[in-house]
Amino acid sequence: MKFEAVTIKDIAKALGLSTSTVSRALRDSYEISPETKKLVLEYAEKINYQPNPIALSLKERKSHTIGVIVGEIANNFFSQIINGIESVAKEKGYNVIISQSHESFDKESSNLQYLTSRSIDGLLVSVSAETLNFDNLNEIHKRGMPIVFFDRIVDEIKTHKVIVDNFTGAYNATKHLIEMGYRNIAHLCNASILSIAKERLAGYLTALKDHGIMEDDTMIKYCKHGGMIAQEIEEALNELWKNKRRPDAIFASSDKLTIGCLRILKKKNISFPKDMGLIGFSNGDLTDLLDPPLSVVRQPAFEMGQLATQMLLQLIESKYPITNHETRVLSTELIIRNSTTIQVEKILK
Amino acid sequence: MKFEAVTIKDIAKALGLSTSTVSRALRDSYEISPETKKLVLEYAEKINYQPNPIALSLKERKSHTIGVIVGEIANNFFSQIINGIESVAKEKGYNVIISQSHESFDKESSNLQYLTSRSIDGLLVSVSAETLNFDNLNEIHKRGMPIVFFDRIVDEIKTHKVIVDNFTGAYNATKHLIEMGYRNIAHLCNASILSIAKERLAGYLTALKDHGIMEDDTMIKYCKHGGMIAQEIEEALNELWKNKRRPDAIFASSDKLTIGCLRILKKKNISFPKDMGLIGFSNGDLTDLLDPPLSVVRQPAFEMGQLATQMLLQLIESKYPITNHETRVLSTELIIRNSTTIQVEKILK
DNA sequence: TTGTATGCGTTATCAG
DNA sequence: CTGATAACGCATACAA
Repeated sequence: MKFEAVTIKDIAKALGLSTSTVSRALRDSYEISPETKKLVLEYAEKINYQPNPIALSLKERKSHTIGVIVGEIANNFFSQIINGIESVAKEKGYNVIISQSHESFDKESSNLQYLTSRSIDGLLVSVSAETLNFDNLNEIHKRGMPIVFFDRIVDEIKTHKVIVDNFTGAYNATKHLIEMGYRNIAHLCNASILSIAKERLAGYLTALKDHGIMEDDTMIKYCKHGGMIAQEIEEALNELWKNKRRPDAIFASSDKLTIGCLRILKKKNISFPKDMGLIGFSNGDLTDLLDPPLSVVRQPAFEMGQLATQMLLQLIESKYPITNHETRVLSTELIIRNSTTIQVEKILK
Repeated sequence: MKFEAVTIKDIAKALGLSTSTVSRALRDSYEISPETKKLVLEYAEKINYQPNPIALSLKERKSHTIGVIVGEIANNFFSQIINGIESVAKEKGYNVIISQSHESFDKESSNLQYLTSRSIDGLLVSVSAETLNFDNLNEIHKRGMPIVFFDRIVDEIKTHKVIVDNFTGAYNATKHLIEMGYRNIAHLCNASILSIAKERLAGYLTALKDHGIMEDDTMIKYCKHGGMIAQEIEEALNELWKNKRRPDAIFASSDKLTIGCLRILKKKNISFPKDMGLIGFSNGDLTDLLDPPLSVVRQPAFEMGQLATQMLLQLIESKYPITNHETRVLSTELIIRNSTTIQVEKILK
């Protein structure tokens, strides 16, 4: 026995009407007699009729489904974003298909292929750290697929985008370290091709400059896998330790990198903020319980997911092409957790 | 310009064939001449033909979509499960629609309603902490919808289930606390109606009994919202503090409850394990970095998602009704994190 | 081996 | 106001 749904046909047969009449009763308000309409609606209600969305999709050539490409579901930042995406999508009657790039360009490409083959109505994309080539994305965009980029955007493709104010977030994080007395602040960041990496780097550099601290390339380490491979963070830090100018603080510019840093510091028995200052972008939920608690830059992930989805649905549902492609910028939040001031002042000269 | 896909018709027209011939070339190997087949396949490849999954769904009366009901996406335990679900589903060509109950029975019911109306082929369910009434679930199960329960199962409904060995996990966690010297071990658990809560409670009680410690109802506190509402944990702990028999340790039986406990202890300035022993079920990723690190019971969430999905697809794809409804039990992992032994020995009499 | 016709569930169009 | 018919894209029973 298969799960069988009630169809319009069943109603028509039961009521001795034609399918078109039933359909009209269920949709229209005019062009149908009140009695018939009432009859149909009551019966439909009674047997719990649900229109078959697949048949509707075929007819309307709309799947009411949007595709999402993220790095990893099991990552606080992304799962919060997905939460936001789902909340808006569901409210508007859309389904969401999620796929993960795991920061690999190949996986991202095959996901793209998979999603477009599933006849989705639109696409939410945060590109992988490996993605240098945007031909695939560009092609499906040119073929008319609505796309909204979030977080890791692609400048070359003209469409709506949602990002956080990475520059200011990084600026304030760095500024905070400086105000705490650190002067040799290293920066651990994602693959330099990523938009977020560039913007955060710029914020970091500007903060240094504004406080009269010399920029120093040896203090900047790129993790091209975004910290997916734990080892790369350790190698980056090892290189930093070996610098002539040894860092006294680290600004880590993603969740994975921040947690990775914490792990390595622990492993090497380096305590922050006494031996080493630390601040990072993080949306995880235990940073405040560390001892000492870690100050972080928190991103409005849920809101980003919501906003990106709203923009995508606008693209999907608008009858006319949208010309003014907005880039919406959300504020980050610098969460300063103290109990550390005393130790830090020792470091101050 | 809308995103238009190539159809079998386009190929037929371009090649001067009928749609059925093209369809056969794309599916069958027999009943078609090798030349025609080659011609069609090459052309299809060239113009990047992708069969329309919606049309297929309508024809086969199969959506190739499974529904999932979890508590919250943005929860490490569930996001890891979803990761496992997605990995298997995608490999087998299925989509996944996720919906969240937020531990509310009403939301769960409306999600159930929504999912079944989306013509899904099967359902993966972890019931909410509020779900006392299984009529809805039972009804759609009886109507032939394949269902697999995971984690929070429903005994009354006969179908495949995947759980972890909650009893042993709780037993070992409690035993560990006992071995550390604690004798007044409180238990913070989910709504008592949940299968996982019952099993974990049983493990806890048996461990106490096996070590000659008297069972004591005042040491057991239920959080009926599963810790979704931070306040309920605080209230539970406050009641515990007021006990005549004051607890010297807590066994928290979920991720949320464990983290909630950590927060309250911190807030009250009670340090573990010196002032209060603590162990909990947790799949979060910073518990090892706390100072001191927290020992936890870790659940194989990813594997649970994979296994549940495999079982569901088996139900969906089997032609004959499956009679032996398995309940697969996965092992939990007790992760003991030391650096705490010294302090604890002080507590030992 | 290939083409024609039909149906999956629904709605839009046309005829009555 | 209502009923018959075609169409969305595909696969298949049947006819050729």
